[in-house]
Amino acid sequence: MQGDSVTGPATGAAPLKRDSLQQQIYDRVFDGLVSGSYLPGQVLSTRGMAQELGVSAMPVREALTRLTAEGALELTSSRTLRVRVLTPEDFDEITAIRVNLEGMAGERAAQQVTEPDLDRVRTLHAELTTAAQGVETDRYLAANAAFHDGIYRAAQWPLLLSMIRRLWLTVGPAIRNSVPDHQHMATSMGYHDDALQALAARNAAGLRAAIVGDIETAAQGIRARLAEPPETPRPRTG
Amino acid sequence: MQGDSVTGPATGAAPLKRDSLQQQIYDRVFDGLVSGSYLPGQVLSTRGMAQELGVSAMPVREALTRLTAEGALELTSSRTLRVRVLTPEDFDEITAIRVNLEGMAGERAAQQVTEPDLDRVRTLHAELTTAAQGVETDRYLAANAAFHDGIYRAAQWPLLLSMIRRLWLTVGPAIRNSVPDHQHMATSMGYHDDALQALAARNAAGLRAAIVGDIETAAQGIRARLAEPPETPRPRTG
DNA sequence: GGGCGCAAACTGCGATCGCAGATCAACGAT
DNA sequence: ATCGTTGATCTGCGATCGCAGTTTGCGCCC
Repeated sequence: MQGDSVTGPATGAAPLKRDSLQQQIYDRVFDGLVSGSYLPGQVLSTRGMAQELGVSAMPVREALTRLTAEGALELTSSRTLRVRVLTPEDFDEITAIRVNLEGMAGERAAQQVTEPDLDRVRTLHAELTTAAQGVETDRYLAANAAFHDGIYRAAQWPLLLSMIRRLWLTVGPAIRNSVPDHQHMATSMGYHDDALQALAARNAAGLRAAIVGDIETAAQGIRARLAEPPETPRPRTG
Repeated sequence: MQGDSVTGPATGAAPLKRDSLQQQIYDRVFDGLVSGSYLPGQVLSTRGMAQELGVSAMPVREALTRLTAEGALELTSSRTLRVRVLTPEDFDEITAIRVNLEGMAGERAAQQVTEPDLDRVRTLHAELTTAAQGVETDRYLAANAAFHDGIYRAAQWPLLLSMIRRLWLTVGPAIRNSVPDHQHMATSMGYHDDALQALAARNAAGLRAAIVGDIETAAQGIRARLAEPPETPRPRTG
């Protein structure tokens, strides 16, 4: 509980708190959920995280409350907070909405994309390709999220982006749980390549098709391994 | 609605607080925003609302923080909290997403609707018709929100419903600000009648068309009066 | 040695206090 | 009478404390 590290975590040259503490914590956990740092069923505690971050329980609490309200976390019957475990019905609904919204964002991105945007997406695609070739799971998951995010950001519709990110927030841990193998990454990279080409060609329908294909094929693998949350049972002295 | 009893509002036989205080406050303000009880630019204060409700500032704060994060409220430069004032660009984006998601919900509602659902929607439609005929603005706005909500609820997709409700949350005050007149209500009721018939006939395409027509025609009137927030400017001495 | 029980240590939630920054009102000077 | 300045009071945000309920783990009893 060092009071000196409250205002500035050990981030080196970080100047000051640009946002409120709860917002920084929210963003941190948000990114962790999207990029696969958390597993379904994993228990989180307000005070525990507060102690890790060197802050009081209050901002952590508000951040986790928001994530709970957004469906990323859930409160168990014993008032414990954990990463939400999706049912197949939950997952199918999320996938259907993702197809709709991400397809919409892709169409608009193809119309609105600028050259700087395109360069950024190309860079993200290169990183994703590298991660896929090396079958580096963690790196692949983070790069995959960043690649999709880069495309949707080019659509220049902040609300649509935030709604898509909210969906990723919920499926992130499930994706992590399905631990994509080489086969999965290879087929998915086919869609990613198509998506990049369609974006560069300003081909709205093509970009939508590539995105929808990516989502729906990936969903099959994720859904199959949905009922295997390896974090929930803690038999003894975990 | 005096909050003389903190733990138990005057809900009669309500046993205890079914939800947390912050959730109750969130729901309360949420409904107020959707059904048009708040105007764009209207200032809200944590401590003020806490005093009105007879609770401490804490649960109010968390509720309003969530609404701010969801884009319903905004923090001014002077750290004052107010109902968000939409720009035309904001509004166009919201409308486009609404067309997409509410059309999707309508299609699925037409496929999933049960007889009890249909009865409920019929009742809501009757109430809406009454309010429109009497040109009772407040009643019409609340009934309109309830009618749409009833249809989307029949789709049996809770996440989709919550995302639609989040959009209504943001446009609610703007709709209120446009004070629909008799002409607006009359044309809108045409689409509402079509929607009810399509739902009863399980006509997915027809229901989507009615919903999209309703949204897009209403959007024209709302957008036109968007730049007239009568609450923002306070020239001198209130 | 094995099963039971109670207390300590967790959990989230609400209340209260204090801080830094901004607004506003009232007072004093010109 | 008008302008400038200052203090009281507002704002949101974080820390700390306390409450009620649940889980857990150590010690006691059989």
